[in-house]
Amino acid sequence: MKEKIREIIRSVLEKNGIEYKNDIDILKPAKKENGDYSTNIALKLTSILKKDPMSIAKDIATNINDSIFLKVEIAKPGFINFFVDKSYLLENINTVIKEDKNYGRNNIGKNKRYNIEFVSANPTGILHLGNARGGAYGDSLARILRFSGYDVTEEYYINDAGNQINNLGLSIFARYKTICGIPTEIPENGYHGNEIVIIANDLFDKYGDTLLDKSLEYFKDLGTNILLDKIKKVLADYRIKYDVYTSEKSIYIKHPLNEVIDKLTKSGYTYKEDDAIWLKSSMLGDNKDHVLVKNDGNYTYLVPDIAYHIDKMHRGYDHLIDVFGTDHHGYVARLKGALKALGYNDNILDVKLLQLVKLIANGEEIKMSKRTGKIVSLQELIDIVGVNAARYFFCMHSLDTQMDFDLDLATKKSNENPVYYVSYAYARICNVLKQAPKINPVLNYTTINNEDAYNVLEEVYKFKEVVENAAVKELPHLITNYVYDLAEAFHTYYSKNRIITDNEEITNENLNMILAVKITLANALNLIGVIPPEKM
RNA sequence: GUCUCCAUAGCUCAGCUGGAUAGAGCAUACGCCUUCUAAGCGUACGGUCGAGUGUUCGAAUCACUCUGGGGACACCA
Repeated sequence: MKEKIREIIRSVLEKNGIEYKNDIDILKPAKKENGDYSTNIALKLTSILKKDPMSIAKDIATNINDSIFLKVEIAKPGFINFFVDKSYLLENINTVIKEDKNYGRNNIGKNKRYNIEFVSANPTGILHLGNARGGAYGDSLARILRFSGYDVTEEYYINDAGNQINNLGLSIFARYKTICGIPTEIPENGYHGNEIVIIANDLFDKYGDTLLDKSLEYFKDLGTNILLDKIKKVLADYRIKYDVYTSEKSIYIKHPLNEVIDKLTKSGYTYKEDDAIWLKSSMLGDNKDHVLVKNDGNYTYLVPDIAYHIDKMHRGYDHLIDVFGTDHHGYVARLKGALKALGYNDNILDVKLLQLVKLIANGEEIKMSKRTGKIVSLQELIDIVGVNAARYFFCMHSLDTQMDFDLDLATKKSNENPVYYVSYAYARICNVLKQAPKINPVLNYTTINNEDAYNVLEEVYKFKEVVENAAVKELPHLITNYVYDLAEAFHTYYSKNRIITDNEEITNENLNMILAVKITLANALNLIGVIPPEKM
């Protein structure tokens, strides 16, 4: 509809010899009395035409003559307001029903290849609320982009090499020894989580103390595998299904780190100092230089990450998205700088930084620490509030808000949690449809004519535009906002109107309408990984 | 000190191509179930959009400065 109005205005402008190169804004007025749609084109043209906006608006408005408009008005300071024939909203009901699960699908992505890497937590513990937020964002974004015609790969990067895995192995070994009767301290930078204790206990139950002579490698591999499996299982419960798991070890084979260093050196962006090799990242957009190879000959974490991103670059994506915690923000300039130095287009890489989640219980902040094992896990969250509430809650907020997660509120399962509000709309529809007679197709809607119904249908109609917007801006929370608006419009309609009446024709049209709402709700919720209940 | 995110109702937050009288939930006070689910609907209360300057016909939105808060600034990952 917006596009149609835009076209009409453009042709009026052309006819009158007015040149306007920018896009014509078609707005949705907040107030009903200002029409269904409006445009500020007259205001925009004041500086070009050197006339007052009201008279420009009048000139344009009088030249508009199209049957879709019931009325065209001008309003100060220079808006042109359109009142449109609502029949397109009614026709849309049939479109929704026909397209069903595909209603809202679009193709603005044109099959462009996107890679979204998210969560990628080290397999040294369990997933925490920060991962939960990143997971909800990454997976929802992937769903939205797929629905918009992008070719999306969801990827998890497994840091299964390096120091942290060493510490994991040592931590498990220490726990195991202690259980075997040899009290052993957890090493510095070791892991204290309960899951480590469980692993050690299981080992003792199965093998007694026969593993005491096993190598550190054994405990490293064992721990990594067990924890990674746990992580995968929780993520599956969280309705996240990855297309690709890439292990850091496999990257070493494909892109030997010494070759990465060689290439960087050849590009002229490294130097030696104090027996270490440095990256001249300060010349590549970062504020200081960083060490690549330590004076003991080991690589810093940056090097495998560069290798990993080289690998993704070589896989031919049009766009790479990394979802990181905001605590890694300093790292972005370094990584991009290194890629630039190696001749890659670093603009392909877009790093989304999510603000950390602050956990509140009993009105106080709980400090979380993975190292000391004091964290609230994604698994616990799911156990307490369920996947729907968890995903909905995280998808409500944009990534840049420093979100508070109030555990008491989440455990209440009350209507303070908006997911219930939306679910309830869906359950109400299912309930009515269940009691309804057969739904017959309607060729021409004639009985739906009240304001509440049109408000609902406006929201249903808006869905496609919302999806496109969320995809282009890469903002899943736009879907969450939308789905709430749709539910709200439906609840208002429902409370004031009867759907099943003693008039067969009216009932049938109403049923078609709420079926369209049901489909739209389900499709929208699916984009953020929420499965609405048929019954509440 | 440098980088970065944030500041909107008592609380949690929307408001993202700059538009008309800034929105929602919770909280508070009322009203609505003999009719398809009251986990709902409606009314009221609640705001110098952190402060200032600028750009504009028009700024919560854009730019700059300041104030306050979170986070990051390792030869850890």
